[in-house]
Amino acid sequence: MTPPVLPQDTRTRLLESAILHFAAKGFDGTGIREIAKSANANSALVAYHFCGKEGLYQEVLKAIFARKPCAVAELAEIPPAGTPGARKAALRGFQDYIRAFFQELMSSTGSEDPVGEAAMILMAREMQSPRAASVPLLMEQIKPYVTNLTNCLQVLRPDLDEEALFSMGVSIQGQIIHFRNSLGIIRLIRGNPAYPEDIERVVQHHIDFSLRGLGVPEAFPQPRIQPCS
Amino acid sequence: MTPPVLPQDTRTRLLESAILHFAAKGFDGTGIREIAKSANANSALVAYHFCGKEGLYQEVLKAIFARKPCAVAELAEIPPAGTPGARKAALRGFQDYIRAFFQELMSSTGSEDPVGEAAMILMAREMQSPRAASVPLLMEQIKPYVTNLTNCLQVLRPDLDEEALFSMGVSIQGQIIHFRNSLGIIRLIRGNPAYPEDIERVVQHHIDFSLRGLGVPEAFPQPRIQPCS
DNA sequence: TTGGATTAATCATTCGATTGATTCATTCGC
DNA sequence: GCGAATGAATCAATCGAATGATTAATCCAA
Repeated sequence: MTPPVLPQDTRTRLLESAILHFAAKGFDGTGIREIAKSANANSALVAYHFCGKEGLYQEVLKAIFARKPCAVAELAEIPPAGTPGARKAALRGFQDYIRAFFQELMSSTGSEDPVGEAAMILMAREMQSPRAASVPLLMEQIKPYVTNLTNCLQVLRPDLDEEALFSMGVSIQGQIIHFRNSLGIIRLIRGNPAYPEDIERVVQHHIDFSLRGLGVPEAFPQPRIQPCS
Repeated sequence: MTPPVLPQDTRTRLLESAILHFAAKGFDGTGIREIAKSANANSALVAYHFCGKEGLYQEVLKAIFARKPCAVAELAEIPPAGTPGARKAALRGFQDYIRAFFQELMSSTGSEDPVGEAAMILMAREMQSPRAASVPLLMEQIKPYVTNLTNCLQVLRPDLDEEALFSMGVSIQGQIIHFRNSLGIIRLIRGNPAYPEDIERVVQHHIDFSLRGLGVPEAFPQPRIQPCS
């Protein structure tokens, strides 16, 4: 709980300590004295630097977003539907998207970066039941993911209406997010605290599952095709 | 927050009030006075009936599980692989499973049963970051779902190894659970607080998406319309 | 009358916030 | 160039409110 927090200015130390504690015990379960102690700082500095506990929490969320500029937003643009080669580009873009999104969620898992790990836990909880003050921040952060994925889906399944496409997107994102959020219980079920040992295999599973689920014909050539007449 | 809690004995009133408050503000964010007040009871009765706040919380979890015996466990048995007709039965069982699981998660959404709705929220949070004392309880509850789904998957994809089947199961469950857990944010993104207006359509989407993602040949043709079933 | 159920009152802690004093580097007056 | 003044940063101490728990008295049906 109290890794040797050596460097940095007090404000940053408070922020990182807050990430760890908020992730471990939630907003209400964490006291500012607790946070300050781990940061080798005085609890009054929470009010001084962040205008109180709630302000600190909001700054924590902003810091988490700032720490890792979303990898997905930097993927190649998808040519608009109808453009020659658009479909092949979208197929490639879709695979890149899932891989990037998955690795972004899993990046700090099992690594030697406890703050990054805690940040992900904190984010997951905030998405599920957001503090009222942080809803706008969350929405703004989610947006690039939604639009990027939607762009791919529109090209890959131009026949679907808007609501069907939306459901596809939710399912695709959902399986990945759930995998990350429930990793704790999943490991208990598997009886293997180190699961997944082979991350690349899991990534490939999510890509395959999503492409097939989406109904992309290119992904169909599968073992034993037999029309059901 | 305080619907007219008229009937029942004090113990039950405390339990239901606790479900509402714990779901709304979490364990640490909720005070026993708050709970007792909504239940028209004295806060000291929490210690008397439940041996304190933590005891009340554990009883709340048990009460939630007891309230709704899992619908999925009561589905028809799947004949073992190899048995004639096993595949068709598994296909049907799989569809029934997803429908039952989805409706179980969504049963209290938008209904006039705020306690059931709160129970679902509370469960979701507990699954994601379980209180240490409740891990055994959760594992026991999850078990029938895992085994039931696994049985179907083994018959439908006998060519896959154990880890691949497990990934399939996690993805299938995950999309549904995520849909339920993130319904709040999903509605914000959609800009429609009443989403989904047509639940049956969403159920059908999850069935189709899962069958295709799983790679069941019967679900392949006509990715644009309904599965041939 | 007995015993479980319920009550108001109080317990010691802990909470987030605030205060006023102190430290220290920078800047300004001269 | 040097002492005084400035203002941000940090500190120990304390505030009132709220926490979970406990107690002793009271209520009431059996």
